[in-house]
Amino acid sequence: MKRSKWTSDLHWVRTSQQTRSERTQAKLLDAAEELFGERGVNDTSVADIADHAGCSIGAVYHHFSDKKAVLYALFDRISDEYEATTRAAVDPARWEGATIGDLLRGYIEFSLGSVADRPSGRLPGLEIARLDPALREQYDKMRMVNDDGVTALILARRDSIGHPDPNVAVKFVLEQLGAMFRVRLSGDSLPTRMGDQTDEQFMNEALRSACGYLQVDLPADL
Amino acid sequence: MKRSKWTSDLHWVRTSQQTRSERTQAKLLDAAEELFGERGVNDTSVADIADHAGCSIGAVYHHFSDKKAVLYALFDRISDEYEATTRAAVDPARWEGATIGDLLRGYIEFSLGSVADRPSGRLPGLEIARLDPALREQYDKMRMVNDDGVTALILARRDSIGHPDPNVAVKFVLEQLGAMFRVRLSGDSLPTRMGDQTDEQFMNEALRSACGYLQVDLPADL
DNA sequence: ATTATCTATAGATCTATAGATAATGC
DNA sequence: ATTATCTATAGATCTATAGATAATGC
Repeated sequence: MKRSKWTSDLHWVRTSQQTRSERTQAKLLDAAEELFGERGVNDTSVADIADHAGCSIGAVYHHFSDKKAVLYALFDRISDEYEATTRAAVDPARWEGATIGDLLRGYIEFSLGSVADRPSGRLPGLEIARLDPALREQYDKMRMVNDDGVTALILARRDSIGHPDPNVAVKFVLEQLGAMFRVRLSGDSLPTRMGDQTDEQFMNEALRSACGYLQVDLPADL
Repeated sequence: MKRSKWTSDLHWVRTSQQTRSERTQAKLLDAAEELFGERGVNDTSVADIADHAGCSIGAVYHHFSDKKAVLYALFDRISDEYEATTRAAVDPARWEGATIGDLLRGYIEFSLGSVADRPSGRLPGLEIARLDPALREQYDKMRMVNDDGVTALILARRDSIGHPDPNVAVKFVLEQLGAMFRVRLSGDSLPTRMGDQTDEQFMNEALRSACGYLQVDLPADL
């Protein structure tokens, strides 16, 4: 900055180096997340990230050893946020008295909602995970914390399942829902199909499908 | 070639320029398809394609105006092959006397089979389609030829559907199956989940799921 | 005489570094 | 005195072209 902020801005307050540094780092990760989501990792240059975050290329390399380190840091941030929301959601105490239909509805709403807040069309977390086996493993583990939790909750109510093999069925239905969410959220769904359904219609049909397959009762209001 | 083939290979026969040219072009598209499938479009250089096809960079630019033209040509080739198999599969005459369960099984087997022959893990067709709105539209139209055909076949048997809204249900179930195929075939399915199922188990559960949702009878042998 | 191919390279990007400048820390 | 940031640029890739060479066509 050529001109001191004292003369140009009466509201100026001193910010500690630590704060300044953290803010820049966060802005860089925000920029990376948005751009990776829009164009993908490979079509986003370090210069793009710096521009979008409002700082220089040099700043990027002050905070991160190289481009890959940006990916890793972003991945960790996404993972942490995801894990925090997830752990709360699969707490058995929350779901006392719930039917399998209730559980599935909760799972569907949670899955669609948690990613819908994110700014990015494509899912940077998954794309980054693809680049490195170690990240891939971490990503899978993270997803399993959630899915194992839901699986346990559902299987605790296995008596109400009509499908001949509840273990296989629960695994399959979660994978099926996961596939649909990914397609729906990643924005490469097709125009004349799922795309013209509202989220509510989509959730209802997904729920109907899951209940029909497991052969359990639909929640009362459907 | 420095040394004439006449001295080195007794089996040599003259190949016309046209044949030679077509072969090189085909080899280039083969190489592109394989590499795009493995590493994605952006991580494949023109030099990679040339190497993998066993010719030079110059040859690539003799056949194609630029890298994008390679993508377009490959996309057209994939489209043509796909359309040819598809049209035959949805001919109503083939399916006389079939139940909805039979139709769904046929659809599932066809979808998994037709892509399984392809050399590529990820699906180059979809990836290329993403890069250009015009291709995107063509891709969607192509998929619709198939899905509209199956939809018509199923709706002709709508009386046996238990789901309250057959139109919505058929659309949804095809989209659902499509999402699962994509995830399963694209190789980013998760290790401990769908990945450990055989194709046969997967097809059975997919069929069960689709029939359960539509509320139609399962095929007799399931 | 035309077409297919190759070799070599110019020009455009993109990553990452070196060295200068401006802020905070004590 | 240390940390955060910026500017400028070296070095690596990658796309695409120009010009030479080796086949086929007639």
